[in-house]
Amino acid sequence: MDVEAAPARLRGLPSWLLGQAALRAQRLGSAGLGAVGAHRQQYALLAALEEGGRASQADLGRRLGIDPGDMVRLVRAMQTEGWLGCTPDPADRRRKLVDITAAGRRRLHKLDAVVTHVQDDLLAALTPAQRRHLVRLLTLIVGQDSDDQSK
Amino acid sequence: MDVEAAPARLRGLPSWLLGQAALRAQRLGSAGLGAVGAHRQQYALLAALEEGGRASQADLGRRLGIDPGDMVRLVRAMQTEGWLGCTPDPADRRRKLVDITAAGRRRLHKLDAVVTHVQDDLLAALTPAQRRHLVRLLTLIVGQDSDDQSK
DNA sequence: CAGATCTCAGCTATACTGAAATGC
DNA sequence: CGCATTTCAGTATAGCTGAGATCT
Repeated sequence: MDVEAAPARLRGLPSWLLGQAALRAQRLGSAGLGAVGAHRQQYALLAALEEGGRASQADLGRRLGIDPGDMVRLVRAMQTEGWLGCTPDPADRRRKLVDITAAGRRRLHKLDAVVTHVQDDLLAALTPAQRRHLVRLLTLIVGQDSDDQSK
Repeated sequence: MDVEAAPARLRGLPSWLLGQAALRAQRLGSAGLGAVGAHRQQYALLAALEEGGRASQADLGRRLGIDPGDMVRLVRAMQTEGWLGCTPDPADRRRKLVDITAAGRRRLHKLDAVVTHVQDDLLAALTPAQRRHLVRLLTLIVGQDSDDQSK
């Protein structure tokens, strides 16, 4: 692509720039994680489980922005890989409690290294201060979904 | 979604935040443009043509980050809507020169209004200075694709 | 001949929709 | 009953791959 040659309307358009930047992030992330046979959602799920402990699929889906239907497939795939366990909740028999395994923890730590490296590639043109600022601004945008009861 | 409940690893991760913010932008953009029967790529193509004038499909694709194969379908669809014309280039008979029509120009101006409104929704939590800063930071990230011959 | 352009067919990932079964 | 959870089936979009035909 040739960003300089893009029309001015798009070069200054936040929604377009976000899409292009996210596409770059996605390409780098998928390439890095794909090299070790992982996907972005797998990393997210392992991270949520290690930090927050056992939780139901619906709960995890809400925290990670993953659709319930997609969560079913994700959990099943990762369970067969041995990275997480999945048992019915005795307190509420609708729910299935998902839990990270020891192998899942090891997997997560390996992926952590990959993901960290991806950030450095992605943000190579930004100073540390700019990176922090970017995180702050993006957090404001993403945070609106939770606040926003007007939707 | 519940961003506050997301794991710290993700809440501070630029690539994840970019994905979530871009998803929000995409949802708002698709909703706004979809309400008048348009798509994001159509807006991009009309903008490129009005600002840069007649150009070949491959050229437009490079400027907008649209795949040549997708460009074929996009041009064909928009041509049947009457928003652009497409004629062979006499100077290079491999090429087809795409051009915006008067109807396309009117269409673009209508979409401009929609897109501007979408930005306001998307960036409601940001001050004007923060919005400018965001554009600057994202431009640095996206601009690497052009610089970067190391890929 | 190498390389660019357009075109087509099909694949993948991701997000999403609708509905059913079960249980609170 | 309304509502939440899990599950399944299927759709839509976007990006991408590979190949062929045509032309420079």
